[in-house]
Amino acid sequence: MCAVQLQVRPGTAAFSKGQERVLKILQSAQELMIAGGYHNLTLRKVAAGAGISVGNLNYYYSNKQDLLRDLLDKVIESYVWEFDQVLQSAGESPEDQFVAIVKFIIEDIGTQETTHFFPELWALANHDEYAADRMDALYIKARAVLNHLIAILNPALTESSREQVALFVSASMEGLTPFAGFGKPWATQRPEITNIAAIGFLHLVTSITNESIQGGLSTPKSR
Amino acid sequence: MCAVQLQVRPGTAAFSKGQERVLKILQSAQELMIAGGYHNLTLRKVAAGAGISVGNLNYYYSNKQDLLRDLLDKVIESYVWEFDQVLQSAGESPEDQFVAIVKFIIEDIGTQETTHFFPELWALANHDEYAADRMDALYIKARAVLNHLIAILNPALTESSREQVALFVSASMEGLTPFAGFGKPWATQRPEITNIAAIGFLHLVTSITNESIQGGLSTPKSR
DNA sequence: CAATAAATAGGACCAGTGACCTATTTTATT
DNA sequence: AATAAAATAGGTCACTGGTCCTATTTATTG
Repeated sequence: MCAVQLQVRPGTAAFSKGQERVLKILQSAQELMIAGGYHNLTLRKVAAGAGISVGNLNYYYSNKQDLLRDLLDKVIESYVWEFDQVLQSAGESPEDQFVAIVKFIIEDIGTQETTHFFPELWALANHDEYAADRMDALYIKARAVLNHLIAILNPALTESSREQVALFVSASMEGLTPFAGFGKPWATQRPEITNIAAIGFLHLVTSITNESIQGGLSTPKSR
Repeated sequence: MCAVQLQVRPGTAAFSKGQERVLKILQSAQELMIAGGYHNLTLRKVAAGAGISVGNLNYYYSNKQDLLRDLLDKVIESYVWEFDQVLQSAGESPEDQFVAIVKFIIEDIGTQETTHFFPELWALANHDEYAADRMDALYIKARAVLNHLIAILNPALTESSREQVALFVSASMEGLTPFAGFGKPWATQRPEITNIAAIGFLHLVTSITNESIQGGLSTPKSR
């Protein structure tokens, strides 16, 4: 659905049969990306995976860059959608909601899709402006949930400090991907690592002050 | 030095002029990787960057995989070397040493070399066994420093818990790379983020218990 | 049903790319 | 100086990849 909406470039179609095709194409591309990285993403393989010819693929995506961008859009949208879901559910206390989100994200890191796709995204973002933009948009959404809860858990924080804390929490969890993600050396200890993260983040979020964030780097106890 | 030592495959040389050449080749490869990712790393560009012909490059590296592996070895060795330096310096209290290391690592994340190279490494490690092995070896070294200090700061932790905490701390800092690294949206706020990390990690490391890591995920205060 | 648009396949083209080979020059060794 | 080894350039080759073109088939619509 979203993919077809995004496909509004001239010369491309977005109708009946085309909708399924675009979906199949993007799914094929995503599978290739997960299986072998962007390095492994060729139009011929994408076409083969989608069960169509290269010529036909070219009918939907006149160049590789367009396909890549639509792929990024599609995958990122799916994660944004997940975050929106998390934002609604919850229910309990802010603390419990916060911990629930931490657990949700670290659990998601354990899937092959996330473990393999995101490092590709981070690498792409270093050299592709569009990838960088989409990635930024995704994580802004991801941090929105955290920001909301941190504001409740620690009302004294300025907006700037709060966003810095949210960034730290979010980035920290993302950082677990190459270490405790799918098939990684620490994958089996993800439950314990999740506990460490939940405990650490919760204390940090509730106890940190604007002064210590700005301040001259002295430890909390020393001032 | 290290690069030439590693270059012991049959058919290749490691002598007088060859030493400089290998260095130049690897530097050229590293620059290309940083500038455009693995995607941008071609033998012709490497040769051009090193100021030699493709045929000559082939004399030193009979195939691209060997070159990539030597490149990974070289870069990773340089980081290992840095960690060893950090391990020696220090001097102050364990708390100060710990904070110093956190600052050192997050500062390093701000360099273009680190910001661009590591996401490539993480992506490569998803599909290349050798890259995964070398990456693992690197981070074991990086965590060794943290492990050592955590053992002092929190002697009650079991070895397993301590290593999990060290992994969390290390991975968290790495996770900042795509967000607060060189040229990234939060790069300007790296000092504040560093403070947040230092404060959060130090409290976590000194106060966490084996039970809360293993335990049923209850927050510290509730037990 | 005719006509128009959408969808598809097949292939051609051309710019790389990695790998390889050979001849030549430079450097080291005796 | 003579010889062997190392270092280097240049070219070739098979192949892959992105892009483009054309003809054909399949829907859609008036």
